[in-house]
Amino acid sequence: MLAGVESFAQRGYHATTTRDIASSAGMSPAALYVHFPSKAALLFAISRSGHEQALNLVQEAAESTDSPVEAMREIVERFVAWHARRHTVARVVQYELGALPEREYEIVADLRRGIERIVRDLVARGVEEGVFTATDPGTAARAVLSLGIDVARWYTDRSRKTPALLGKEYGQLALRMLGAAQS
Amino acid sequence: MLAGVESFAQRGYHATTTRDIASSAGMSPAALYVHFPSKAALLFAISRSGHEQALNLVQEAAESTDSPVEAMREIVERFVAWHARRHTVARVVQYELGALPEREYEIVADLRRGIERIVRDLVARGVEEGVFTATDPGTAARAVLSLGIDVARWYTDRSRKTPALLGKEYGQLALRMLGAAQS
DNA sequence: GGGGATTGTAAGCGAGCGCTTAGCGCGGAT
DNA sequence: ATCCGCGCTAAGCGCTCGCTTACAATCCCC
Repeated sequence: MLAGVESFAQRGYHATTTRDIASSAGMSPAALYVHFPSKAALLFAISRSGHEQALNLVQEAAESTDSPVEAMREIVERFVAWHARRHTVARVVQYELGALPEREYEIVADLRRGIERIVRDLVARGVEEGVFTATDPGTAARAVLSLGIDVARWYTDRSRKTPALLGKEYGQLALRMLGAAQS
Repeated sequence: MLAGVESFAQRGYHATTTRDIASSAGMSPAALYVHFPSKAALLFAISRSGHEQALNLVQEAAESTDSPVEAMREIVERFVAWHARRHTVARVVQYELGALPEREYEIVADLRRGIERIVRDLVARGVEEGVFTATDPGTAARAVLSLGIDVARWYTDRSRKTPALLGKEYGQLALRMLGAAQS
């Protein structure tokens, strides 16, 4: 699976051959098929596990406090830091969705909807309580998530900022974007 | 080229065959090679043209006014609206970069750096003039661009908001993110 | 210490890939 | 009236792809 993550992240799913993955894992191509029935099944295993990590991350952050402002800060900090620290997995998670077979796609799409729902509901609650300003919670939630998702595209191990620091900065930016009272 | 855009956007470059493109264009596969020397050359033509459009867009918006706040609003509005309205081209532009041969990649990477530079310089100028609040212009600029780029990932023709309306909303969000005085 | 499961290998099959070749019809310059 | 060259097609080449088959080594339980 690690060899798959590395290969898919670097070249993309369709440009990666089973021979690439095998040699990166120090095995013969046939050995892959002992562990996964197909190349697509390997992608699904990686994508599902990554999405579950991301969902758990967001869920735990959301439940860590009752204050919408602090909950949102936690979500963005952890979500952004995860996309930076684990940017290889994150790239597969975010950019190889379209390569999943339909049934498998629906399963990870459910996980994605779960993430979006948590953030959207939190924005809505913040607006109700008067601590956020947002004309449309759906759009605002998507904008917040976009900030994190896009980190996977450009972050590299040579980036100057640590994942934790980047998370802090993006947390600030997101709260200001939501018109959080103080920040 | 239109058939190429459609195919690359839908399936991704590597999953698209020359036969896909040809049949989408109503031609035989060999006919492609009258117009482009290779599949990669077609991708490059699409990617370059798309990047030039985006750069021009941002350049014109930046020069449309002397006020950093208004210039930034124009940039985000137009950049976001473009990624929504032209989301098929935008997807190829944003997600198929890695499929370009090295020399061709460098050419579009230059265009990308041009876009980033305009936004970064504008943020820096706004901070100097005291109308923006940003600890790091580079990070803030990337965050602003992320908002626009990620629109290409999720926007579809069935989305409820028009590109223009989405641009307006994102313009507001971006200005608040940058701590613009009024908004 | 015998035997089934587990984890691997070498070799290669059938399919589909990017691209080439040989040649054809037709519009426009001479 | 002729002929050139542009835009195209039918056919197919050579190669690499995902995956399968037949078989070997090792582990672990009794």
